[in-house]
Amino acid sequence: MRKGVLELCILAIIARNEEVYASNILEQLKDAKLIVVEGTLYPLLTRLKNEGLLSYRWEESKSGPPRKYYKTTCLGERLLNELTTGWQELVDAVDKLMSENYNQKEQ
Amino acid sequence: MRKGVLELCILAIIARNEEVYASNILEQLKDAKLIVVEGTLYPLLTRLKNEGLLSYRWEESKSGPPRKYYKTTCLGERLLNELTTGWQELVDAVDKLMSENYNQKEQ
DNA sequence: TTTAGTACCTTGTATCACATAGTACTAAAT
DNA sequence: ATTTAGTACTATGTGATACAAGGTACTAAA
Repeated sequence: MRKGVLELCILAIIARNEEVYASNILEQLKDAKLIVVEGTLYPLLTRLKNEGLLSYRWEESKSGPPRKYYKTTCLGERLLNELTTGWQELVDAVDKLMSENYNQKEQ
Repeated sequence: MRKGVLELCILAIIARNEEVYASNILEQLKDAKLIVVEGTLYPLLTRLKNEGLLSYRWEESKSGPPRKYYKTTCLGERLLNELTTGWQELVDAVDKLMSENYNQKEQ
């Protein structure tokens, strides 16, 4: 049932950009009305990196501390595809359930 | 982010039937390709009942132990509406994120 | 040298959903 | 008559998810 929606969103955001850093991802999530807090995102990024789904490089910034620029690995792309399919299936299933107006009584 | 999808599905199933009991709900979830196990459903039903979202009555069965027939309360209907809206918003947000092909670099 | 802004990290906690095991009732099989 | 199978509900323990809250560290402006 649990489908890792947030994981999907984050992989999608990273995949569609050349490279992004965490605060950047937070902004893009916010733009899409998906509110996520730092305490959720950072551990998740670390997990995805440890699982080989993401890679990153450090880059100095002129306006603050250095940033970790993430991009998806080959494995990450593959998971993104799988999660996308799973998400679509969930949406279809719930939509089906919600649209049916069946009135089953005793069988 | 957390949207209680399963809660939504179960409320929807109970609302669209006159009355249903747990095993019945499991079947309908299965029909919709939403696989859920007993150990997930029963505690959730109890929680929803304790929160005043569901009510039930016992009914004897000729083919086994007695059944708890659930139906939604007024409060349950209201939550169903809210969860439905929330779900639709989540689907829209994710779809938007997935369909956009924007390629933002350094800003 | 303090304050504000940006960026990353950690710890603790609540909730969700599963796995597993158990109780209790009826009906059919031995 | 007692065991076995099927149905239905319940309880306990566990892992994963996401949040709250607080902390570190860098730069630039007041």
